[in-house]
Amino acid sequence: MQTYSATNGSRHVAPAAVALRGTANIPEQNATAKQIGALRSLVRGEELFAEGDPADHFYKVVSGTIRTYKLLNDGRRQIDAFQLAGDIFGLETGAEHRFSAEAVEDTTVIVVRRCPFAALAHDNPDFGDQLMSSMMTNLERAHDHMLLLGRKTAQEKIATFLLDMAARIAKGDRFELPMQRSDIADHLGLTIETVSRTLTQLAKNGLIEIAAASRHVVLRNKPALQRLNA
Amino acid sequence: MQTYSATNGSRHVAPAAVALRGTANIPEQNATAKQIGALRSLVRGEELFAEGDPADHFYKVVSGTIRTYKLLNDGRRQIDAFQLAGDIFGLETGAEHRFSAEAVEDTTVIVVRRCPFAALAHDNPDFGDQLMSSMMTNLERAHDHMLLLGRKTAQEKIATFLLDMAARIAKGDRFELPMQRSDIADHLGLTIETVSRTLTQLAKNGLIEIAAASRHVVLRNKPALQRLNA
DNA sequence: CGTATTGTTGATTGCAATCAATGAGAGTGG
DNA sequence: CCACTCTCATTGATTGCAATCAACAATACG
Repeated sequence: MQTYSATNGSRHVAPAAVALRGTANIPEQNATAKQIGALRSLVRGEELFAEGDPADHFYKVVSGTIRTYKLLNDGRRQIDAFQLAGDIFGLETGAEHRFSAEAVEDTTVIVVRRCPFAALAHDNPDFGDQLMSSMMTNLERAHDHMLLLGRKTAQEKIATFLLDMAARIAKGDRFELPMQRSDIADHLGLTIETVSRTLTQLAKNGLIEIAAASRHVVLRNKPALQRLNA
Repeated sequence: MQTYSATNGSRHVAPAAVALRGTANIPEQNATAKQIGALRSLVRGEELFAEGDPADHFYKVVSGTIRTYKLLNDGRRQIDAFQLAGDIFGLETGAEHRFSAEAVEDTTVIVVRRCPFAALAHDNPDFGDQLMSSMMTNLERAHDHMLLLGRKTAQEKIATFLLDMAARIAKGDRFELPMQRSDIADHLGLTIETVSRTLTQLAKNGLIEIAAASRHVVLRNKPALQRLNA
């Protein structure tokens, strides 16, 4: 997860070979280091690709956070996922990306050139498994998230979101939210006002604690949150 | 797409070898007939599998319609997709199904035994491609649907749904909805009353026509619907 | 033909959105 | 260093869309 040679073309893609190991969420992964990607670093807010861009590459997060989202023509935004370290995303059936991707905070990703899947799976079956697994994980997350968007109340949405983030990044019951309120709102199908109010409410009820910086979260009553979750 | 030997075990799974060709939505598919599945027929309302069942098989719809859905503990339901002829679903990373599947109408599916993906891709690269493609298509649909659930109004949801169904099953601008209002509602994150009212409204405005049987739809003003769509 | 299921329509409510103002930090330049 | 600005977050007042509650109509089914 190193060897980043900077100043390397307009898109900051270094040709250096990079290992694609260390994947979270993929138990089957036993791949030896494979030379299939280059590193790219993004600063907070930087765009990785936009809807409609040629989908010649896909990506794996090394560190940081990427938001993937779609827009309606009037600007309404739906963030379908926050991609954290280990997550793979950006693989498409068609020639173009069907969603956009931006760095939520300073982030490093591995850039992988797209190639026929059969060929890849043949040359490198472990990586094939990893990819398939990653697609399925993304799909399972999407299913869970559709349930949230379609059928949960604001309070339930926030509770689910906090538990999910905690499961992915918390040390103990504490973690730092990498994204701002507008990102959370556009992920959960709410407004920033409702996100803020609901967090305040959960804090008042003693389920969570929000530090002054308002990004640091402590889960104070996980069972109560889980009751809101399901 | 025949050779269904009935009365064949508790789950109605016939051991007959069956071709998995004829896939909609999968342009790359050039597979010769492969013997990798058995047929199973379901009557309207019959369960294919439930959340928590062992995920030993996955499925491809031959004819009819399957709803895949998740439930909250109080019974709220989110139908994440209607699986129509050609669609592949039910493939999971874990040992158990994370959602349920039922027949919306009388339906026939191909049942495929799950096996390590690398092995499958090696023995049968075309089918590997097809599977990967299908996962990605499902994921793309899920992304579109999250945008709908999180950010669209009731009218926009219905317009999008009708255009989507039309693209998948319409002859000309006419088609028969295979599912009832409660299915549509639970797919779009609405109530049946809102679905009914919105359809009536669209009909009053001349965008669609709903026959007496209330399942037959005619799109009367596709451009207007498309304006509501995006 | 009677009963159950599914769909429509109307009245009212309520949750979250919208509109609006203020507060709290972070970064900048005088 | 401090005032200024900009962005992000919180809180309050009000509105509005879709949910809920309720009754009835239409269709399918045994």
